[in-house]
Amino acid sequence: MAKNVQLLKDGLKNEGLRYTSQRQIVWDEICKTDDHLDAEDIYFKIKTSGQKVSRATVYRTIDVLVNNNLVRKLVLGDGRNRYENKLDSSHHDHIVCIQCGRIDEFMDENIEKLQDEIAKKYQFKIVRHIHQLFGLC
Amino acid sequence: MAKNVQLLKDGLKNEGLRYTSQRQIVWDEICKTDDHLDAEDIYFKIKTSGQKVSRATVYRTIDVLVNNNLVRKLVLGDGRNRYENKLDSSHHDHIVCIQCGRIDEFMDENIEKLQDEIAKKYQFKIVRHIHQLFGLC
DNA sequence: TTACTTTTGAGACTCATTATCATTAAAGGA
DNA sequence: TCCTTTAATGATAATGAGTCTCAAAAGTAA
Repeated sequence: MAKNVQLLKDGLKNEGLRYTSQRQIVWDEICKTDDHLDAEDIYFKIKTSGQKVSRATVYRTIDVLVNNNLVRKLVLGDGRNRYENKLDSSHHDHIVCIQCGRIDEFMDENIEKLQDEIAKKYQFKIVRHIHQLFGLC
Repeated sequence: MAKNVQLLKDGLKNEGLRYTSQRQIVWDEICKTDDHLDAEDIYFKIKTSGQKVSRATVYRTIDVLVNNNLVRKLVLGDGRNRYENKLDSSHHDHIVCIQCGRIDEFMDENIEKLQDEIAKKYQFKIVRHIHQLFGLC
């Protein structure tokens, strides 16, 4: 995954941050899956694999990755934030089953357009948005 | 606001819960404004007004009100949930200014329809949804 | 009024996340 | 390569929103 190494290095350089093995380990772990992991998941996966990154560094690195647009943060409202890599995924929103916890992704060009129209009407510049459908699958 | 008293009494009766002065005080406080208050706001407004309801009861009552569809819970992702009364407000979503914290409301019939179509496509029954636009006003 | 059940208040507790601070390790020169 | 500077890390304490506990208080039905 030389590509992921370079992505991280570039991202860090842009922000004037240092490239460290811990940051690479956390980023690698997030790239390994398209699931929506929380910070504890990531910490334990790393720990279980025999590598050592402290919990504090996991949290700090996730922050760095989110700020560098390498990782997307999902707030579902249950007190635990989830994270997904933005490797080759285009923009999408989420459908969450409140029974089994399954998270699907959706994307609708028309909704995106309508959003922009609403923003225009309110003279508002959209920076990001959250659109989540909760229900039963 | 005899109407609000009745609304609360009916809601509680439906759930087999008792009508108490504390529950009325919390509900009154949430009805007083169309702002989006967090639990601590509500607790302090009550305290400042000279009435006494414990923090635990404020949280518990908010839960009851949300479950009875009298109050709507907003998850903005900053760790503090906000609440708004559903007195005479129809369904709407939110536009949040990340600079000044101002929260506006919007509603788009077309987006609602598109959501339903998406749910159908995914064979999913929507129970509730979150749609928030974050940006600059 | 009695007997029973729910609600309340105060404070302990939980749990995700953040802060602190001494130690370690990048990065850019000499 | 070795220094020097400065940022990053690890261990753990602290924070803060929200929940739980349990004895005391207050509804409710008979």
